[in-house]
Amino acid sequence: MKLYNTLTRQIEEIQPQQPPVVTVYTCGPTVYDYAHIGHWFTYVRMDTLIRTLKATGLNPTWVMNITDVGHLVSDADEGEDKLEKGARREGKTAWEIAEFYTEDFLAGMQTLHILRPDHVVKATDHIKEQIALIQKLEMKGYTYIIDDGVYYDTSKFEGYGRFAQLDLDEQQASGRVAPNPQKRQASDFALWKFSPPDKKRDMEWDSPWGLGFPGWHIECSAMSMKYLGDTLDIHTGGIDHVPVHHTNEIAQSEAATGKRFANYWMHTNHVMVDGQKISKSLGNGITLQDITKRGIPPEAIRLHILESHYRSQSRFSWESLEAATNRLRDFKAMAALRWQPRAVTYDTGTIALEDVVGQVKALLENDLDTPQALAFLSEACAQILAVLVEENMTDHLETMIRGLDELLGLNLGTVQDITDAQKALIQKRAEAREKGDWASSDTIRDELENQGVGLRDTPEGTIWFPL
RNA sequence: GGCGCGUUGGCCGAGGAGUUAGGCAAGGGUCUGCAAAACCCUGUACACGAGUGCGAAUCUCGUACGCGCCUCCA
Repeated sequence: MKLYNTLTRQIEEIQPQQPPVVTVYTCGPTVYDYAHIGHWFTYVRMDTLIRTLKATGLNPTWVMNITDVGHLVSDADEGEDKLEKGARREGKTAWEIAEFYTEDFLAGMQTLHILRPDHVVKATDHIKEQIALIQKLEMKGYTYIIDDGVYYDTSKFEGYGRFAQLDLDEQQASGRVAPNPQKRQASDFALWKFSPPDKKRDMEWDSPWGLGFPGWHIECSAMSMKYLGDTLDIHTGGIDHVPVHHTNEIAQSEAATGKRFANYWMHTNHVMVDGQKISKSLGNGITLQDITKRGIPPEAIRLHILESHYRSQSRFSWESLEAATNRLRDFKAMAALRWQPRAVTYDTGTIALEDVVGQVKALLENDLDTPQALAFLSEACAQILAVLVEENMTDHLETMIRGLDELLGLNLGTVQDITDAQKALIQKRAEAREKGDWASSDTIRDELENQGVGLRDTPEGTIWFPL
């Protein structure tokens, strides 16, 4: 498959180091608050990558981290740890905060049918590995110690910032944040932070440098290399991570191993709400629960996310979400046809059922072109709904639905057959119609509608579909 | 202030020099007991100005507006 690689700024064919295995590391969330719609855009898109890799015959080993310590409020390596701050806000310990929001996040992944990564790894479970990595960097002379911690000297790393096309001199000249005067360069970052002498932290550990906690960036280097080796195939994350987090991951990891850290970098763009990025202060951080409590199915959220390309800055709106909900209904109507084949031969149009999954897959393999894949699927869906399904085609339809679910995660396969009682009602209505008893016929139709079953009368009899 | 990206029809959203993207919504028609669905048709989409082309929404330059990064961020 082809994917845009941030490292080379080009679309490239993915060539794993040891096919069919392909190693993928995803920067997960910092668990100090509820995930918002922007997070879900990101992780649904990562999920689409994994699903597509699988469909191409590769065997992804997927690692996602949970940042449950060390992510400071400011990247100048000052200010509070987000977890500790969240703990104070809610009157809990940092450990409780981490636990609660981690569980909430994992539950949200399930709700959206995001595949479970092979390893979901927490920073707090890998303090040893992080310390070992810092020691390695220390031995190689990449670190220095100042009052508040152990820092990475970015001037020692050849080509620091090249990944993000950063012009460090320009940035320093115009930086708005006064850097810690003890830091040698503004771009230097903390590997290990010392606990404040006057305050007891919820989360702190002993280290060769004293009591403290790891810096934010080191966790991803330590954990990805532990589970996937020195060189990853694909590293993914939000676009915001390019200039700082991923730039620093590369500096740390490559300094430690002398090898390239990741061969392909995939970054997802942000979603805007009301024309602006999502931020705490604007209060536009819509959560999964905000959406589902309006009765919108999770699959519609997924569909809405897939309607835009992962590299473009997309927009979220309730109106678009409603459009996606309606579109999903058509897909479900198509899935329902496998329970009600017609013994008739129709002109089956230009799209063959057997080819649909292959076409969708081909579009996804082209840099995850989900908008085009859905455009194609909608066309196929319209044709199938128009011609109905012949008796000997149900197997093909079943196979197609299963294939689509594997690729898109819309769970069309969960559309079940209606009950015998409902079938009897449809039969009863047919009899009423035969007699011209329109009142009874319409009463039955309303009753079924209340049960979530819609009807359409075709020349070949009545067809039902889920509402 | 520096750097980068974008501006597509009522809304969302692909594409990217000559060919209907698609979805949602809207109007008209065929069909129908009614409805739904399906089918057919409709709205003169590419921010603005200039340039280069036989030809520009698509390339170039400029203008306006919006967004992002340089602070934390998915």
